[in-house]
Amino acid sequence: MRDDRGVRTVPSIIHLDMDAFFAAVEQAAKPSLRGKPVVVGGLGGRGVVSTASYEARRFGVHSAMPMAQARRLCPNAAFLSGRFAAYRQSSDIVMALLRERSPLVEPLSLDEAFVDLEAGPYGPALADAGPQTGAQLVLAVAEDLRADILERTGLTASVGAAGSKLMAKIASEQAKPDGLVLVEIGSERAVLSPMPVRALPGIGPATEQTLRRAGLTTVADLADAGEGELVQLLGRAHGTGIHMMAVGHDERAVVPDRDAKSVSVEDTFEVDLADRDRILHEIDQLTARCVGRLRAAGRSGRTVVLKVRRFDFSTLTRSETLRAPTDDETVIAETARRLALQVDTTGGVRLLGVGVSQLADYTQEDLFAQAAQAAEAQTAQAAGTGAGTEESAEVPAEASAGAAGAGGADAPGTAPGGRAPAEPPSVLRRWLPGQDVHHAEHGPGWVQGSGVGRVTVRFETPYGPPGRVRTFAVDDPDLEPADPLPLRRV
DNA sequence: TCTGGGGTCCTAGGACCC
DNA sequence: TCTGGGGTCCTAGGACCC
Repeated sequence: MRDDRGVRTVPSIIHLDMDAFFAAVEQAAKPSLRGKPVVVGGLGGRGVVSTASYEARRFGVHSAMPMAQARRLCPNAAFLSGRFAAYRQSSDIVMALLRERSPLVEPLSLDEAFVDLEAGPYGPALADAGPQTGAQLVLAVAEDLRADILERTGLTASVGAAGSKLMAKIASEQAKPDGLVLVEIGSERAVLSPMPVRALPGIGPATEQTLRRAGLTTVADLADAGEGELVQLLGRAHGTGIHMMAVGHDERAVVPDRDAKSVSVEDTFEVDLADRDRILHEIDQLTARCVGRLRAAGRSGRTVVLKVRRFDFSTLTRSETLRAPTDDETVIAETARRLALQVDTTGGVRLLGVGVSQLADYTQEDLFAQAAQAAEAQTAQAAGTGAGTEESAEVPAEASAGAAGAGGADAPGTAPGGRAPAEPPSVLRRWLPGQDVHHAEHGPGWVQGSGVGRVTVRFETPYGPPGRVRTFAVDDPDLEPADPLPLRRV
């Protein structure tokens, strides 16, 4: 199934993309929302739309739109905050179905993945097939896959099949929603040529503008322009990459199991932060969450990054690279705090973020690395390095970690993700629209809304008809948060 | 009621080293 | 004595993607 230049002769790469994924999961889980506009995203004053159902898109609502604007466009939609545990459940099922077709699955996000069918059970048959029958086989496999996904999750997926990642991705976009498109080997240029430059992944608003100023608006224009001009306009890497894509050349392999290269956590505040101490406190909180995820992944990091978005939306980062990787909350918090002192926060801070990069595989128990770090710190101290002295004081001070950050140093094994554990229940009772709940008498349901001491719950499950609404006091002891139900009975 | 959160990759300048 | 030149690391920012 490769020609003598190593190019595929069968469109055996598929790109799968779930349709309006988050919103579709909500509709599958909540029968009363099926066929209705649903908007998932941040519900606060500064939230944006994460996903809009196709019903909501008809009103002009789309991803990344400010939630306030979405409410104006489509006031009757259901506005829900996300339920990531539920999305992961469905995603896991979908990814498992993909892996039945080939071990070579490259997830791009919860709802998107490439699959190389050549490497799977259909590989031999595809290898024996000519271009025509090969394409037929790929279509059959893809339709079977979509049917399986629908049966097992109740969700629709769109699939593109082609001889390269680029064309498979473009094909799945054309297939949306709930469709399948195959780009025949050899027809790549014809498919690409009339498309606007924005159709190519990697061309966003800025690049589009640059190209437009040079008179380049279609992919055919890019191909005709030639590599030289594109490098001139866009720089070495981007220019050559875009040119390769424009002429339909893409031999990138499907690669599974990419290790994360950074871990970060950020928060936008409802009201800008002005107080120095408050800012430092938030940095401690963010650090605790970041470290929680770092440790959960069994990693440590060497570079600490602080991100600050100011009142005027100007965004800057400050980073510091340590002498050795760490997952020590105190060290990371101290570093982030030190970085915070370098930025002018007068006027207010809209967003803070704490991240770690230059990741290494090592865990808290890696005493050798800790010892090495401490020794190096001492050397630095002896050499009179300012930053070194500060850290060397922290590294061995394991016991101080618990005392350091408020909410920091969560007891291991409490809440996943390192959330603050021990708040009184009355304070934790913040009911979010969309959230799964269970009532002692009425059973499973979800929060439709809350306010003025009351919470409204709709009692329904993915398996039954639309349910009835009831209202309770927010601190009703019979009402509890619940885990998401599977979309299909198990 | 203007603009999330979690990532990836690239560029460019300065430090530092050989 | 007078601008070499390349490689690598660090830092900051920007574009892009989902």
